[in-house]
Amino acid sequence: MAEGTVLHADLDAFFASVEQRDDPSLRGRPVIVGGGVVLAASYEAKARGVRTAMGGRQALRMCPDAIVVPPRMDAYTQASRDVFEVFHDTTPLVEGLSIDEAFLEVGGLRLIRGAPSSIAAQLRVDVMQRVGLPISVGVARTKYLAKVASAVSKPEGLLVVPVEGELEFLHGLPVERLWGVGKVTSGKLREARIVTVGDVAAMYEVELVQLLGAASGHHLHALAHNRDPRPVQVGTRRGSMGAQHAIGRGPHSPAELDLALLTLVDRVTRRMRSAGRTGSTVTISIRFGDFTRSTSSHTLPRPTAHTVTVLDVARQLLSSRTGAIKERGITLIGVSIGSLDDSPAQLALPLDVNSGAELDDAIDAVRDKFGSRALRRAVQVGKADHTEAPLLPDRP
DNA sequence: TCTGGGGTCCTAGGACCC
DNA sequence: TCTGGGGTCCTAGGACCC
Repeated sequence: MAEGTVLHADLDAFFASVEQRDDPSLRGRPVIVGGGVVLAASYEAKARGVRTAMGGRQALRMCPDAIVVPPRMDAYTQASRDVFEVFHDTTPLVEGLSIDEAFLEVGGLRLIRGAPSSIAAQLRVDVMQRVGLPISVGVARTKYLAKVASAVSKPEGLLVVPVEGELEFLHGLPVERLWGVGKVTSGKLREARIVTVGDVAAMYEVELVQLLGAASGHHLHALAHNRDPRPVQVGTRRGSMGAQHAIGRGPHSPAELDLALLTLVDRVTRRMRSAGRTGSTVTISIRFGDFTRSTSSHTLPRPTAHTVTVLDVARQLLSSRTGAIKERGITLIGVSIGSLDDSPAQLALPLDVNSGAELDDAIDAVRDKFGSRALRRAVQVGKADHTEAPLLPDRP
């Protein structure tokens, strides 16, 4: 039986599993991570109907004996790093998809590590032994199919789709399994009596395009026929960074909103600087009292990671919405920065230095991290920026 | 019924340039 | 005075994913 060479590895109930790993008293019991909303549910809780993104009260009605724990993002970030280390020890070709899943290309490893299915089995053992977390792995010829396979494999945790059996496996699945079919698209498809992936495959591409638009139509047609030529890619970088915060229905004073905005901008720009990124499009996102959302954005002439520069823009964007906020209420505020650029230079400096000694430390840090060429560039950019908003203070 | 906090990609109109 | 077609960027909104 021929095997594909793409692995999709997906941690099981990730946040909840980390909690059960770290607190033995939670093992074997229904665990909900989150508060107002379920961020993750252990298998014991899922068995009772609790789902991710469900409201907290509804979840507790379904599963009154659930143990609710607050999220510990730092612990999950560290666990994710540990798991990705195991991935990288398995193969250099790792493409991370999110905090808890990745594609691994293992096609070149047959001679040293064996067949993809045995690499997959070993990976599950390694992750459990080294990090203490359960993980599911799908093996197939394409990324998409591997992802479907890992999802279908749960809870056993390993599923190999043989090359000869691809379409048979795929066509029996419900359309909701297709990557990119959510609530809205699934509604449209079901209205047209398209229920399985096989039904999609039986359609003409033009019909799908007519029903769903160009991009979705082409995309779903390709997936339904298992055409997915994308290789596993290493080193793709994020295109935007953001932070958001849900707030109660209010009322909220302007000062309160401004403080929230400032906190978010500070968080995002700090993360950008420590990641060595700058960006030029500032977007603020608002969720009104009725939970509808709206965004507004502004693009700067130059990319930046400077707190005050971003804050100024964010404040202007927010103030252009004060009328609507007064009328409709506000339940969430978010800031994100897009069009991220790659140059590492301007970035690494902690741009809120206050003294010459702090600046010297900052400059040393940049030189150590990125070299002296990057340092010169950082200073240049800092000077250029100084005309509008100080990116770098002058040397005393 | 109630509602985190990250992200990606697509569409569509208007401005602007050649 | 009247007039093409194409390309890129910006902005707003929406669907989807984990």
